[in-house]
Amino acid sequence: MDVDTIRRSLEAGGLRCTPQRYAVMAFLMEHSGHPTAAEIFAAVNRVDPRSSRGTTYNNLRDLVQAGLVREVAVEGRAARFDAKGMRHHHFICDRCGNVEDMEWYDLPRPAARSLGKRVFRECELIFRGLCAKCARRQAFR
Amino acid sequence: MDVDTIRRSLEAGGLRCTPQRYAVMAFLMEHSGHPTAAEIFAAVNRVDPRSSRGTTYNNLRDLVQAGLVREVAVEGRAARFDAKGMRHHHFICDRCGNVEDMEWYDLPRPAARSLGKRVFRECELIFRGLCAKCARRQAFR
DNA sequence: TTCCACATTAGATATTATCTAAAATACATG
DNA sequence: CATGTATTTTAGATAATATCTAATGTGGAA
Repeated sequence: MDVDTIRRSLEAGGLRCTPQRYAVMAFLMEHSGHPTAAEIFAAVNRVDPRSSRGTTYNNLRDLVQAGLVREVAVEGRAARFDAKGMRHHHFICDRCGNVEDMEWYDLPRPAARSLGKRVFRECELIFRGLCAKCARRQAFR
Repeated sequence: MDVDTIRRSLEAGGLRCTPQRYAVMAFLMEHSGHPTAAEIFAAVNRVDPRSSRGTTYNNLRDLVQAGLVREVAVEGRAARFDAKGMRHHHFICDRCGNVEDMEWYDLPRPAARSLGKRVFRECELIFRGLCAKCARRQAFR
């Protein structure tokens, strides 16, 4: 992934380009999995051990606030993160909690009637079931 | 809410009807908000202080596994719980994390092509934005 | 009434995330 | 290039949320 692409993404979000923040963003753009904060911290520090846990959390928070990264909460597990590239939905495995991408479907803006005084921003579709790996294991029991 | 309705719900899920479990289920059926485990524990013990935190978590886990209760993970906050009554979707406030019900829309089963070897169970729609209270506060800044 | 699989308890522990205050640094500006 | 400053990073402490443990109690079938 091009250095300038990443640097420009950060600037577009109004964020300074520090080595630690760059590393988090680069890792997310280069890995389409959905790593947890702990996984990102480990991966980034494996390459260049100059970041701390706190900074990784800070940067993830900043990237989410800037709209560059999506946070996916998973029941009973650590949150997962995802650079916003192509639009997509998520499949969450009931068994292992892994998050996988699903193709994008356009979703209807909710009717004003059902929205009331709320301010709508977006909606997202979450598919649930067993991921391929867990489905295979399940078959042998 | 009728005692027998709740008792039968538990039995339908293959769960014994203990006072603590009954209290959790009754509270969820009688309150359409989306309380956290801590809130449920506090509310249940206010009425009859015979439950422990661990038991509340155990019972919530059991109720979710039995399909009687839904767990809603919220980014950076405690999970919220919801008795499965009428089908509905959820609106999650970006600012305060509150979960509110939204009317039900039927959703398409994903195409076999995009599902691959995964086993589909359900899909859910999550609306995001500002709840009425937070939208009002936002207007004054 | 008895029995036992299942449930509960208090407290310890694990996991995930945030806070703090001092030190370092990105980068706009001169 | 040098400077100033608001932002960022750091390590460690702390907070918030959830699970585990092992001893004790109990719902409900027979």
